[in-house]
Amino acid sequence: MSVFTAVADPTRRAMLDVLAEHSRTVTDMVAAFPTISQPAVSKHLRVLKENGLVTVQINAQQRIYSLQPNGLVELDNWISKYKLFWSKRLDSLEEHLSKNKEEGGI
Amino acid sequence: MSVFTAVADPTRRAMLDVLAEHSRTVTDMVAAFPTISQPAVSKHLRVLKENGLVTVQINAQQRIYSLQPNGLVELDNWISKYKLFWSKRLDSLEEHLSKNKEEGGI
DNA sequence: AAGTTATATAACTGTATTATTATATAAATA
DNA sequence: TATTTATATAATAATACAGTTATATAACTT
Repeated sequence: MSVFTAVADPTRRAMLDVLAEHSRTVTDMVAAFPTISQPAVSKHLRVLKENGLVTVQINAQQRIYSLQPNGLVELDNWISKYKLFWSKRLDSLEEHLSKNKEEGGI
Repeated sequence: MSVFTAVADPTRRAMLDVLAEHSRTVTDMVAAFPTISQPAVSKHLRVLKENGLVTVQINAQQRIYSLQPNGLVELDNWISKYKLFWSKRLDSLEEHLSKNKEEGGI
């Protein structure tokens, strides 16, 4: 699975948001996501870890998950490729952005 | 489906790469992706369109697909949120980047 | 040592995604 | 007008994904 797939899941993106506040244990994360089970939380955290989006520190039985930039850097590098494209046609970018605002987006 | 899901598929990312060179018709795209069928190409293009990643121009029976920045801007905005986080800990970002290079990434 | 706490993994299920083949639609051409 | 060209959609099958419950593992506490 790629980092693209990792951030494609809305729950995982929400998890990154929570971890951006501060590092948390699995138990903390389970509390922060009451609609899903503990195993589901653990599996999401595993995916985030496998894609360089979080790191884990061990403290006794606890695992402390922290946001890690690696995976996000990979995503950013990918987008940067297209920013070059945008800069070539900045005028139409402006046009698209304002049009999108009117349409209400996604 | 979100723009995150749209770019999660490797074939669709490859399609964006091809369209970044220049706009193409569906037939062009089918030729560029010989391992998948025409309907598969059409469906991928539809997803890209629905998520603001491409636009279509009609020319007789042909549909000319072009790269559009909208969706990528949405992605970039999302990542920007985390860049703030990174800037708070730029030192560890540097460390992570060099470590990632050694590991060979994904 | 026995029980509790914290987390991960296994087995499984339902749903979503991606692909295929067949077919529909629409415009150009002979 | 009949045929060809270009593309989209429908029906369907295979695979991937996210969730569940049950259970294993490891460390702390009593």
